[in-house]
Amino acid sequence: MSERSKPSSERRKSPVEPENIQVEMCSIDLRLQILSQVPFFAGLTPKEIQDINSRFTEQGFGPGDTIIYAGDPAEHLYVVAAGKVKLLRHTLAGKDLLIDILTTGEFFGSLQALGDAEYPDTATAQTTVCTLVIGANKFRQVLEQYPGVTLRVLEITANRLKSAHEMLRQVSAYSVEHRIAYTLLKLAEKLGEEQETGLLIQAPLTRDDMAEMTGTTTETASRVLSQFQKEGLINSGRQWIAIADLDRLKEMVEE
Amino acid sequence: MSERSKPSSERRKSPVEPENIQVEMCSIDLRLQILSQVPFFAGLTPKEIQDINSRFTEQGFGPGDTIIYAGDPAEHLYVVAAGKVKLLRHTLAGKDLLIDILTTGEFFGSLQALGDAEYPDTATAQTTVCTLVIGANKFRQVLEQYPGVTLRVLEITANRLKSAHEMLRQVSAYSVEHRIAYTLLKLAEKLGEEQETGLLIQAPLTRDDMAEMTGTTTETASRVLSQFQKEGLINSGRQWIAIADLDRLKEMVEE
DNA sequence: CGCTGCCTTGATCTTCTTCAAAACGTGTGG
DNA sequence: CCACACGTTTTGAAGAAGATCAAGGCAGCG
Repeated sequence: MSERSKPSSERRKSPVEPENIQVEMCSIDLRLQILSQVPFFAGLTPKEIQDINSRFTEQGFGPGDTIIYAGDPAEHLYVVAAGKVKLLRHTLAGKDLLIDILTTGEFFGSLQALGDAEYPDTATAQTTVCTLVIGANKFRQVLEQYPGVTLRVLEITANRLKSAHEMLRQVSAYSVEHRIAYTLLKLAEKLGEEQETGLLIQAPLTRDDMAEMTGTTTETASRVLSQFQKEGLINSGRQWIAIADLDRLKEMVEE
Repeated sequence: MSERSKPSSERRKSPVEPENIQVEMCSIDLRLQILSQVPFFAGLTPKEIQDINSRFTEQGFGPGDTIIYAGDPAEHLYVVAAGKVKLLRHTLAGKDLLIDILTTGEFFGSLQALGDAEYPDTATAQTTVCTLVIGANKFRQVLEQYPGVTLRVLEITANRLKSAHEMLRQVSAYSVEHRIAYTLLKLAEKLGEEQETGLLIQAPLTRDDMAEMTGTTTETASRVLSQFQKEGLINSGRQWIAIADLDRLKEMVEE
């Protein structure tokens, strides 16, 4: 859809946009717009949104910054206003698990731990990121005041639960090849952007990230992706992947 | 805690209670008691519970019966009143994934699919089971009428999400041995009952079930459990497992 | 008493990990 | 603007973990 004027020469330069966000970009006018786009605030009146907005503060992060640490007291809920956030869970062996890549309008933080006192996951900024922050107690007040919001948060959480189960099924029953194909589709669905090189996943994505999302090693992920490239399923380079043959990839996953 | 008068001879007869429930057991008086024990109705007044109770109907199932099929239209929410329910997700290869074993007070069904039209999982009765059933729309009305209930349902769902992520981490980063140890601990925590033979998991549990919970094969699960038995970590027989050395098992998982 | 599931054990084979090393891309500082 | 350095990616070869195939044993039940 989005026409981008690039010559697309034979040089394999990363087509991923660097996300031109200044850290201080969460301007007041933008905040309202973003909050009204957040799935669980959609449907509220402008006045209500303004009310809710006033309870959030904002916070910016640079690429690589850690926003919350797993194990820290779960005191805040974050909404991604701009940029991409990696949500990951550590393992003892240092072999982390990349649970999700969050984008504008998605939340993370204290919610996963509603009944719990600590963040279960670590969140790091994958790009320059602007977040809206609210204290856990304040957010609870919002939920109590706007039952419709609670219901929508519940829906979202239920959906996340469903995809977690789906991923679980993938990891326990299917081959690495299958899982990578599946993960690519999911990523494309969420972050995909039509380009000359194919359906590009709009996020800096290393082989290591792919490995952590699919429960395998960097080397194996690299091998499989190289294979996919050879077969013409994808185009990829350093920190980017674009899907060249969506249909065939879907076939692989469904068979 | 619970003293049971059994000679515990050398015969390895299953110590798992057969759950003496008649299918028609959900008597009206019992229903109220059970509903008030359901985590997300706890805290309501008796009158409110009575109101909610009137919206549920009851339904019994025998061991092996399928209560809902994955893929069917998600029209009902079920609360387990008595018995054990297996929640599982199918894979194409026939290699199913056992997501959870639900016990009294837990729910399943249309909630996982709040935003969705179909049940994502299949639920089967592992024992004789008595359930309380409510239509998805009716339940939504309950949620709208009692915001506190919504909040509690959200908490529970958030917790389930957390354990799904935890399981995901297990499967992608640890060995089968580790995963089985972990799963045994989780099961014991939930269904454990002190007995002479150890901390018994109160549910008929086949090697196959264990395999499906840990993402491995029946044979491998059997091998690992035999190994555990040899090492004195567990006692087990046909369709039952009891934990003999809880501390050592915990060590294995934490190391 | 024999049948039907469940459980066990062994041998082989596949998949993936691990270890190692080299090539490549990208941004940096000279 | 070039060359270097660092992090990413690739590829190879050896090894381990677990899957698969196969067969036999055991318990409970009709």
